[in-house]
Amino acid sequence: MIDEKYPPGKRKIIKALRSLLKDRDFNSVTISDIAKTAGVTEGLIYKYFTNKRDLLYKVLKEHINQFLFKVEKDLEGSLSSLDKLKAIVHSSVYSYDKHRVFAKMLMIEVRNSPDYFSSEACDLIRKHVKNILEIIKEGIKNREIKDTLNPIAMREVLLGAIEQSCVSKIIFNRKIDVDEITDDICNIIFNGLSQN
Amino acid sequence: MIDEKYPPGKRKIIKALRSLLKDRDFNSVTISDIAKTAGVTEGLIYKYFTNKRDLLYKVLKEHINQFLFKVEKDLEGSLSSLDKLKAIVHSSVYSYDKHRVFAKMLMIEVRNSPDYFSSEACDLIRKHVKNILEIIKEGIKNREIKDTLNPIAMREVLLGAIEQSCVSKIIFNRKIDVDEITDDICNIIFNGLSQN
DNA sequence: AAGGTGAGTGAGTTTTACTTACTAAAAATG
DNA sequence: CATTTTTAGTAAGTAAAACTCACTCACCTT
Repeated sequence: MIDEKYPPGKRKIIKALRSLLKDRDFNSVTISDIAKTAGVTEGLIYKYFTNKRDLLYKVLKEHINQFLFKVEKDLEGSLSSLDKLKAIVHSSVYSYDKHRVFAKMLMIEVRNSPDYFSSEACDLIRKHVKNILEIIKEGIKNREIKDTLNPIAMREVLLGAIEQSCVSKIIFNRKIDVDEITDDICNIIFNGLSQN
Repeated sequence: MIDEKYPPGKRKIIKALRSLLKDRDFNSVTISDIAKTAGVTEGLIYKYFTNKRDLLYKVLKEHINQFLFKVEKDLEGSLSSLDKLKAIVHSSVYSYDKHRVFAKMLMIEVRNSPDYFSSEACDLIRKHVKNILEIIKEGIKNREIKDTLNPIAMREVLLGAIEQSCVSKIIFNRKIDVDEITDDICNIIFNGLSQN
């Protein structure tokens, strides 16, 4: 989870932010809150993190690492490309449901600051997203997926569908039926909604 | 555009924020920046808007109003439900491309504050989103759209696809090919990406 | 034992969102 | 036409938040 080699203060800070984000949004959580919750001084936070957002991205990175590890494992059993895509949808929705703080960070806190896109957290996400594109291209090669469609567009539709299907449930703390959402998304995107 | 009955100070404030958001994110724009750009004092901003985010939502509301008006117009010609959905996709992508500040606000600035969801801007969006669901249900009734799929899930996939297809282009100021993106999204979602 | 290093402190400073008490002009009222 | 009220706007301030910096203390290393 949190790298063991971190000094106790750093660990406490990361843990504190994660816990505070459970019920509150990032902007409303103050450095002073984090320091108090962690039982350290504000100054120490700036020893380990260059600023408040940097702290957020470091915490996020921990989660993404775990997430990508799980996705990798979930993909092992799948043979067909469509099955692999479905496994990714399932892993993503499952992960958003299980780790709602992580979901909130990724879906609502992170985008609105340009420096996210040069963070390590973002690099990890880029790797993941690149991987999805590879699976789609592989599916086109082995004739599971139509070669008349733009692979990047397919990926965007898939990723957008996952996010949109979860975001309101995350924001309003509603239940997520992982299997149902996964089936819905995949049925729609794999087979289309047109009757004929 | 901006309601003519507004006093000049208010108009200048709204215009100032809109102009500042062209190159910067909302959090990095300060009240002082807005006041300076508008040529008014900070105090005046708080005469017309209860707080910084309220100002954002009011500016956003102006745009959404125009957007919904355009969507309504674009829907007039369409007969089939799928054509209507395609018209909505086109309108949305066109609007994001044409009004990038509006797109930024909707896609990246707005979500991360709980009070957005009780704003008038959000009410308008809800109306729009409800309307999309009605079109889908109508399509199911007239047998254009499969009745085996969850209508709400279809809507989420559609909305997610639109957003995801545009968001990176908005953030990184890249070109958007409205027709191409519209065709890609509709081809994928209407017909599915599975070969068989 | 001396010196260096990493963990942590606490008292600042600066910035920023927001408040409040005020003015001057225009509009409504009698 | 005089007076009250409303509207548009200002200027100076406050409180809280993010961030800085000079410092201490404990523990290695040689």
